[in-house]
Amino acid sequence: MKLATWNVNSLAVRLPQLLEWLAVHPVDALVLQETKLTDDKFPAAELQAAGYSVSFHGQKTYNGVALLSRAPHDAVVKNMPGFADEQARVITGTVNGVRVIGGYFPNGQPPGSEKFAYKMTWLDALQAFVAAELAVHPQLVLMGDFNIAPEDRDVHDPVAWAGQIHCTDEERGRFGALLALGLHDAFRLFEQAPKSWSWWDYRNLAFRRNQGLRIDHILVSESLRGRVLSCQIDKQPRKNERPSDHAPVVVELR
DNA sequence: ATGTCACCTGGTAGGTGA
Repeated sequence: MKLATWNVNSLAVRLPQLLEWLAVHPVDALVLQETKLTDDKFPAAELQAAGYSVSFHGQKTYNGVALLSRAPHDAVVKNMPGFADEQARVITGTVNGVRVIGGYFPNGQPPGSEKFAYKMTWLDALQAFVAAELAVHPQLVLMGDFNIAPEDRDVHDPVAWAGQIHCTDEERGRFGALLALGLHDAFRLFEQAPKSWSWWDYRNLAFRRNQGLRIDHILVSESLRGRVLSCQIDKQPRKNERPSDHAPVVVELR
């Protein structure tokens, strides 16, 4: 069973690339971030024609998440119960017995701003939500655009990024709190090439120079840890003529 | 190189968010 996450930065723009990618990588489940589409504009028919059941939770211009799966999924939850939020950032469903939570974590910049405070509040709510879900669904995957680089080895220039958004102690502490629930960073269960990133700024020729961050993650619960066969970042879509700034991340479960 | 992209409002550009 393969599961993946991809911040597509506008599904309206990226739908052809997504369909192309799914044709080559027919993953069993995929969560999308930054669809930037209200639900009435979501391309459900196109994705169903490609063989996927879809659930989605969007808004105009910003944010927006979706869950796609080859087998039908159920028990869908949009955003986090008990955390009132106008921003569409979380979608959850059960696929083949695995609880899948897809998240588009707030960017939060700059540190000290109102948006940063929102990011911290949101991260606290997420921890509570994941803890509650784990209690009911021990086989759980939390994946998405975390907007957090967990360690310095996830940053192309740790000195320049020190204390900057994605790299603050507060954000890394919240990431650690998620791991403390018994989750594991699937990517780090394996030996990986140094300078592995999932996001490269559109500016500054960052992709060509491989100046990026690893901020898109797949966390698996303790019950699933033994089933993880591989976890990889697929850089190929970032080489497209009109790419998202993020690459998909894929995990394979036995 | 302060070198991008996507989307909005209200335009044949400027602002915002990332």
